[in-house]
Amino acid sequence: MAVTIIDVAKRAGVSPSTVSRVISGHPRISPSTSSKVKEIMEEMGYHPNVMAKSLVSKTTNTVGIVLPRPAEELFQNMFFPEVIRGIVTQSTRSKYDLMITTGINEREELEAVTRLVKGRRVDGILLLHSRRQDPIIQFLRDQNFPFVLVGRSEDYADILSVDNNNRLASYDATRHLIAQGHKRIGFVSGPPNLIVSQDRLDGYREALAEAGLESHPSWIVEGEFLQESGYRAMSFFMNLPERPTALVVIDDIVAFGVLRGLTELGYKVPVDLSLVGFNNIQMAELSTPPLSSVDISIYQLGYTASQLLIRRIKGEIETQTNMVIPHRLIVRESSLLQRRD
Amino acid sequence: MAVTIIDVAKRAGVSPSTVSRVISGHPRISPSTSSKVKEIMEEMGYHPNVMAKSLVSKTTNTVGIVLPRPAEELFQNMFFPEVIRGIVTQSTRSKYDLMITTGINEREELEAVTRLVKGRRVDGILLLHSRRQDPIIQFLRDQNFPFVLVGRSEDYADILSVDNNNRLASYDATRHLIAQGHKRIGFVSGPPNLIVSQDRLDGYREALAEAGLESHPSWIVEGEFLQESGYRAMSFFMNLPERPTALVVIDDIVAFGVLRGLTELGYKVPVDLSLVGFNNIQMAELSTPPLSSVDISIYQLGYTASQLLIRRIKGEIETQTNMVIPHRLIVRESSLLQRRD
DNA sequence: CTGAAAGCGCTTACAG
DNA sequence: CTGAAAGCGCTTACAG
Repeated sequence: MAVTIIDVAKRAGVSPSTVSRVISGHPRISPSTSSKVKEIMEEMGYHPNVMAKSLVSKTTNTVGIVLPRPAEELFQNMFFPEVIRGIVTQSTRSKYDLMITTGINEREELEAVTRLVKGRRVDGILLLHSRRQDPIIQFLRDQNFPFVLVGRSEDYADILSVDNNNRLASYDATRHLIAQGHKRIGFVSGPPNLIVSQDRLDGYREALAEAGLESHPSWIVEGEFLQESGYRAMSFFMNLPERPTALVVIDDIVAFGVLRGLTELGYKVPVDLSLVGFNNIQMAELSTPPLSSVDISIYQLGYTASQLLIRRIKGEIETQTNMVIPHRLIVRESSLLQRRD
Repeated sequence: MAVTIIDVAKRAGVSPSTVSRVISGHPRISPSTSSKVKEIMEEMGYHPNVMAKSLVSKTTNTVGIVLPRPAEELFQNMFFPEVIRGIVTQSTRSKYDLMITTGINEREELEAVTRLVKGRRVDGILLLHSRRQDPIIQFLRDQNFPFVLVGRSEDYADILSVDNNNRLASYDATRHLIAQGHKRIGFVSGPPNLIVSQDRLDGYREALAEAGLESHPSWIVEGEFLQESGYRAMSFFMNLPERPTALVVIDDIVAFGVLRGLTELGYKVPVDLSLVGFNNIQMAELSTPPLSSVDISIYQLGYTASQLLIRRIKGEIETQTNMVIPHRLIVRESSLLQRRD
């Protein structure tokens, strides 16, 4: 029913091969046949069957993106919409389609990736998270399948990745608090199996060590990238006999949880507790007080990752490449208070 | 190189047809061959080539979603992440993949859809926006291609759609402000070519009319779904000689723009101006003051739309269906102030 | 510059 | 219950 290359060929009085060559812009086709065929394609409303084309060309012009497991949870954070926005924009510009999958647990997630890869459904994969010992990374690497990791891998040095220098970003945030005169600085972290949690924790520790400040074990709390985690961390901290006067918080959304808790209990930010978050989401400047945050250019992260992947797919990249997207600390009221104690 | 159905057939000592039937769970296959073939598939790491399968079955097990044109802008709003979250969840559960496209302008958008549809790349399409006279809707309808609209169409009554009762939602919000004693109530709208803008404006007008209140033309301002729009609306209103004491605002993000502007100018909410938004995004309860908002269950909108589409694809739905997702007004401080003037 | 032919990896009537 | 054969809509060496 749909018009095929054969229908066009018949009407144009040429062979299907010729039509195919016109479509793909083959050089050795006479201008006259080319334009005639094009005209007829237009006239008949011809559109290539993508599946047939993919089947023989073994190429799909599609990039797959794997949503981190609890897609439900993770979308509450602005990180994912933002990276995806960057990815969509760049891949659209490159004329690539985007395929999204996810699994409800680690096994299903790997299954989904396997399906995409082995089923030849996509030309490359974008991984939006870097876990330690990630079986997906291992699989993709074993298959020698094009992929780019947003984040970095501890386990393999030879993969393509786009990341911030999270260690430095966290170091900068901590240094800022130290410069404000804080001596007792806590850290609210994310899931410990994520590289980003690790890196930011390291940067925090480094800054403290360098300044000769103590890092109390109880001043470090792990959680999820959710408001509730911040809320819980806050109650924990505020019940400590010797509590921190400032916190570096792994994510703005978590910082908002802290902020909300503090407000409910009648504490004031930055007086009772100073805060610095990460991501610099839109809301950071709207909250009361406005939240200091490290802008990590999430959109750029996604845009660059997509770009890198597509270049890799096209064979324009051979060597291992780790791109680093610069960050920028945005200081706002939540951490603006010179301490003199 | 990849293992095919033929490789499996050889090793199992059966024909490719048999392997194919085992895969698709054909009833008339003996349990013994079935299990033998399955074993060998497992052993050889067989994975069906999706393209080949699609080519012959004319089915892709994929749903396409079209991102509204300025993907860049629209993602700043939590609406899209949220619908997509609902869609991803439901389509994953139904074992459908998700394909995302977009165009940078209306023409390209239609082209992208055409490519998906005519290229047989997806089995159905999810439209996340309802514009008036939308050429995409027209195209899809002409093609008799399965699609579901999140929103509603003015132009066609016979399409599948999932929407809130936006007119009623807005009516409720306005009624609430009236009940608080407001007599001068303004409305900050979205782009006028969106049905949702229209519907909410209608609901607002209806509530005012019913209460015998005047609706000053200058109290209605149109804009985008962006903070800046709210900011601009705010400066406009506050310079009015006889300005409104309360606003119904089309979207929380816009309401935050209003709020920010007011705070900068030293005005207080709800005393100087009361506010009610739509969407009830996470941040609504975190702002100062917390924002009253109509919760429209965005996630549910996406989940239901995906469900409806997949049922339509499978032929389980014949008749025209318009599902309505209930809304709920969440009253918070930004509109809690009984006026007595 | 163009055509005939083989083939991509699968499914599905048609026979038996 | 299973196989042989045709075909889905395209591309691409191989000839000419």
